[in-house]
Amino acid sequence: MKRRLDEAYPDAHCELDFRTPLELIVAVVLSAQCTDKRVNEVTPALFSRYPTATDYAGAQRAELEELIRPTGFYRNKASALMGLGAALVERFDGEVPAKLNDLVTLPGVGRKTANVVLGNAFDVPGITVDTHFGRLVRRWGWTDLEDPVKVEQAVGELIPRKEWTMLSHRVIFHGRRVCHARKPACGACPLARDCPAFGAGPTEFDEAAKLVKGPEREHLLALVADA
DNA sequence: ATCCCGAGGG
DNA sequence: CCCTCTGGAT
Repeated sequence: MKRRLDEAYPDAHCELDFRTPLELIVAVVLSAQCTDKRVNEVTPALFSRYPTATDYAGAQRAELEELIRPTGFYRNKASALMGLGAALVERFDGEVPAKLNDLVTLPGVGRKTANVVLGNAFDVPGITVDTHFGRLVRRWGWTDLEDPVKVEQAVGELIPRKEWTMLSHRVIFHGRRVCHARKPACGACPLARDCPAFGAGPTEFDEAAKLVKGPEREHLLALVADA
């Protein structure tokens, strides 16, 4: 049985369709509470209609909302995209900045979105701690790492910088396909042998994870690295 | 009926 | 800190 995520998911990658940093940041904003598949269905028309930051800044709200409606939260997302376009035009010459500290100042862009953009549009290694990553960490008993920033720091110390982006994809992919929030598919889990909560039923899974002392953090290496 | 790859606002 | 925002999948 596969035990490491790099063996289990050798081809993990960003599943959003994009060609430029602007397209990616827009796609990531739309991906909140929505499947990548759905996002990829609306983005072709969206990108065609709004090719530049200026286009988002000057968008007709109703039209923009209509284009992104299937992704949910469409009013919030439309506001975010319009504000995003305006901020890019005003402060970054209409270009998406390639620095974390700049990205997080943009409307609709938080830590998660910023890291996805850095890692996938700019090849800047980034650890993307989303709810999946956080959940996995919790289930593995690293209760001292509840804060996403702490996770990023701890993982950053253990994993070579070069692998941060791929690590994020693998963990996120694993969280989506196997280690779900609700009914984890432990039977299909490549990490089951090392999992503190393995053996508990779906209902008690998270309770079991709380009670068991987690493995050493170095086991994180078993989750990912080719290193 | 309930949950989900987030971020902003009160 | 808790609340809200939405459609779609299950």
